[in-house]
Amino acid sequence: MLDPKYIRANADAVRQGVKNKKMDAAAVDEFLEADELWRKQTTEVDQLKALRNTVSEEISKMKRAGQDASAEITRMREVSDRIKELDVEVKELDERTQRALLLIPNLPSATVPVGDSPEDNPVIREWGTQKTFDFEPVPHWDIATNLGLVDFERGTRMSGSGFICYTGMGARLERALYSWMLDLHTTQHGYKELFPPLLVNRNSMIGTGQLPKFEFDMYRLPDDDLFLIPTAEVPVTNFYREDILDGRELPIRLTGYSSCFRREAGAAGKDTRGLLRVHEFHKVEMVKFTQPETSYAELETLTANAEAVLQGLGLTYRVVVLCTGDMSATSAKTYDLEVWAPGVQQWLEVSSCSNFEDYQARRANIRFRREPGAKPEFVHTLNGSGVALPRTFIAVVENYQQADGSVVVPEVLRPYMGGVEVLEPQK
RNA sequence: GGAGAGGUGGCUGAGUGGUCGAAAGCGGCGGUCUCGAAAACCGUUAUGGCGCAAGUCAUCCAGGGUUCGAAUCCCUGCCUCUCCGCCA
Repeated sequence: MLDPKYIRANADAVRQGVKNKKMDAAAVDEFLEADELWRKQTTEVDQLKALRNTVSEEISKMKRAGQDASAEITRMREVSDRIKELDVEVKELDERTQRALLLIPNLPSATVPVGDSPEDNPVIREWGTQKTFDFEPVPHWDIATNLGLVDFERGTRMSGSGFICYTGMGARLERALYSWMLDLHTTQHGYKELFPPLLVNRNSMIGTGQLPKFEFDMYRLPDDDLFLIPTAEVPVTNFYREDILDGRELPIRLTGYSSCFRREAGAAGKDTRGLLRVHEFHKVEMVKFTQPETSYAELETLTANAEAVLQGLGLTYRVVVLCTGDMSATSAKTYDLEVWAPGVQQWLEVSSCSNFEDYQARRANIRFRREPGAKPEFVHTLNGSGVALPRTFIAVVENYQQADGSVVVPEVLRPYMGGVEVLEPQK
């Protein structure tokens, strides 16, 4: 969430930022209205409580001195009744402001280009060249089926459309990809590995910003009020929820592999064929907790860490910066990594690297002290995919396909594939 | 799932319904001493809200209740631990 003091003092700037994100600014006005009432009522009830505290102390003294305090007690009974009434109003107003506060999105960083849609996202760099073939490259669904890497029909039979069953060397390739990625981040990029729960509670979802707005985008278990995580960002960021970190230990870098669950309601149809968009997929995620001054520098290295995955696999990709209209509610600045897939002839998003500044830290109450004994301040949180698997799987098989239908295994993965160098068609 | 115990500040751990925002110890910070350090000694050390400020309010897991007054009493929930059962 945003700093309430900042919203009070900069209402117009906040409204403009929300509008630039193509989101509804109604919550800003709702907050301002409820907040003003809340402050008024709070002041009144605080004064009554101060009176009650001093008189209660007097009553205590009188009783110990053996004096009659019944007049004061009668008087305080009325005061307490009034406090009770006001407390109810104050609590309702407090809930109103909190609800509104949770619905106000993060503001875009000043360096983010204003725009309406993905077409307005500037490409800021490209790595590698789009591979040329002396045959017609085929899409991954044909390759995967021909090589026995994925059984699309049986995945659907088990769970429905959008659920994937990897088979044989396909399953092994999937495992090789995330194992290699985790090893890269932990041994080369300084991340500590976490293997988090895939089910999280409501407070975790509020902490990273999926709730309260996006409850129905997620798979949930209402009997237990638990949610299947849409990304490891949720549990890994919430690792430090309610904590006060030692500023001398920042930045903290965590990485984790997890399954990710997304309902993608209404997305069926185009762009969902094969592995392009699925309900359950695997992803390696990177999360950073930093001091405010360094978060944008850390965003650059985070993005570079994600790029290192694609470079290691020899995949052509480009980096775009999301314009204001294409950003998530929680992010202040986001880079997307898009990998080239020659079979489907598309740039596929495989990573989103974001700086949330203190927006998530306020929600999740993650703070740090610069020095021992110093006042706690909010950290900045960042995260990025490093990277998402299904589309990376697509890019690998489509880029490394050969005329005979086989697929060359990228060198870095071979140690994880039992030394296999080429995936051959099944007999 | 059954039975029991318990949730207090960075940690450990006291706390008769009324100077308790909370003893004590550890840890941290500052100082004395020392060439320096250790030890010892002295001091200091929760978080948040409102307010220009003085100040004031809230917080002893969470939410209700009793009371003039709740860390303390009652109810509910959550969590942790021990034992039993079940189980990958």
